[in-house]
Amino acid sequence: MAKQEISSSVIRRLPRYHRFLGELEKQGIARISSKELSVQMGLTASQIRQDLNCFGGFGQQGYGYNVAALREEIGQILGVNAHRRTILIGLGDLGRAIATHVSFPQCGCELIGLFDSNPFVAGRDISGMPVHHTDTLAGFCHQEHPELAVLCVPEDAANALAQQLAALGIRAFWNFSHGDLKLSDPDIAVENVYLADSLLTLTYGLRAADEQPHG
Amino acid sequence: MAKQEISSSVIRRLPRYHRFLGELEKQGIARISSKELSVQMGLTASQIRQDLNCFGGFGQQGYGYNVAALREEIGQILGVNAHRRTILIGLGDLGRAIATHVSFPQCGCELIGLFDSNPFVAGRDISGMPVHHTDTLAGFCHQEHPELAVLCVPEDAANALAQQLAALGIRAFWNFSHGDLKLSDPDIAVENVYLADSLLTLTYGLRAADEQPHG
DNA sequence: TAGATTGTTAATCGATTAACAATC
DNA sequence: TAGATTGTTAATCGATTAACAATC
Repeated sequence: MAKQEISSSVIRRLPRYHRFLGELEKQGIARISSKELSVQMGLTASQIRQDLNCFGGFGQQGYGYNVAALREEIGQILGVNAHRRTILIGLGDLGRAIATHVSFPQCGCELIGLFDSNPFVAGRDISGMPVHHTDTLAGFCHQEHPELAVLCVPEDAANALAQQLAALGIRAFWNFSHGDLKLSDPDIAVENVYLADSLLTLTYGLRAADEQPHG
Repeated sequence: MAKQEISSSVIRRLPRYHRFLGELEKQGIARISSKELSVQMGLTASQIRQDLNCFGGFGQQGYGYNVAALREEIGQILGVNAHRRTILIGLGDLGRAIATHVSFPQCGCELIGLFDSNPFVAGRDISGMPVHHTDTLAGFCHQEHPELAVLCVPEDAANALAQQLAALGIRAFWNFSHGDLKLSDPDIAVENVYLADSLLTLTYGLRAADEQPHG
C-alpha cells in the first residue's frame, strides 16, 4: 500500500493554507467550506478539496471543514510542532537578520548553534546566542547532531561548506547564498532562497506593464 | 500580431539561466549547446530551446549559443540594465539586511529612499543612506516617483501601507512581510518572499525522508 | 428527509519532453 | 558537403478544473 508521493506543487501550497486557517481561527470562525476558502485565497474549490484529499478526508459532507482541526492537521503534516535541530552559518547582515527575524520554533525548528568563519564575529552574541567559529563545526555536529543547516555564507564558500556539513550528517539545507548547491547525495533536501531571482522576476512584470498600451 | 504572453514558469527560469551563463562567461567559455547547458543546469535540452525561443532565435543551428550574447539578451529581457527607482520601507533586522545585502543595481534597481515609522530609526543612516520617516512618504513619492517598493514592515502594517503606496504611484511590491497583500489594482505586480513558507517546505522534505525505510 | 458540501472520477488545460525538418 | 544543433511541431505528462455520486 505504497502511499503515493505528494507533488511539490501541493506541498508548496500547504504553508499558505496553514496561514489562512490561522487567520480564520483568530477571527473565531469555526467552519469553512472549500468554496468560501477558495474565494478568500484566490484558488478554486476543486483545487482545495483535491489538495486536502492527498492527506485524507479532513472535511465532512454537507458541512465543510472544521477550521481549527484542519489547521492542526496541516500543521502536523508540515511538522510545525517538531524540534528540528538547526544550525546557521554566516552571520553577516543577512545571517543576523535570518537568525533574529525568522520564527524557527513556529516552523518546527530549534536554532541550536550559530557559526562564522570570521574570528571577530565568532565570540560575539547574536540575540542571546553565542557565535562559534566554523573550525568547531565538526565537534559540535558530532555532539549535538543538528539535521538542518541555514547557509548565509558567500557564494564561493557555500559549496565546500555544504559538502562538509553533509558529511557531518546534515540532511537539509536552507540556502541563502547565491548559486546552486551541488550535492552528490540526492536524499539531502535543499531549499534555495535566491533573493535576486525573486527581484528580477518582479521587475520583469514591471517591464511587461510598460509595454501594454494601458491597463 | 499580438505577441503571446510568456508563461511565468518560463520567466522564473530566466534569472537562473542568466546566472549560469555568467558563470560560463567567467570561465571563458564562448559557446554552448542546449545539450551541454542542460547537463549543467539539470534541465532538458528541449526545455532550454523551448524557453529561449519564447523570445526569439538566439542560437545558431549546428553551432549552439554564444554565451556572452545569450547572457546579454536574457539580461535585456530581465532588465538588469534598467534603473528602476526603488524605495524600501521598514528597517528592522530584515530591512537592513535587504538594503545592504541585495545587489539592487545588478537587478536593474536603484535604491533611492529608505523609510521607517520609528522616529528612533528615521534619522539614522544605513550604509550611507539616510532613513526618512514614513510621514514623508507622500512628499517623497510626488517628487521622486519611485515605481517599486520593498516592504519589510510587520504584517499588520503591510496592507494599509501597500494601499497608500499604490495610490502614490508604486507599481510593484517586493513583499517580505508575512501574509498576502490585498491590492485592488490587478496591474500592480507583487512578489512575495515568505521565508517561513520556504522553511516549512524544506522541513516537509525532511519528514518525508524519515519515513522512508532507507535511501 | 432535503440541502449542502465533500471525496473522487473524468475532462481540460498547460507545461514538459520527444522528434525531426530546417539550416548553419 | 557532412555533421551538428537549432527552431518548431507533435506527443506526453502532470496539474488544474469540472462534474457528480456519496453522505453528512
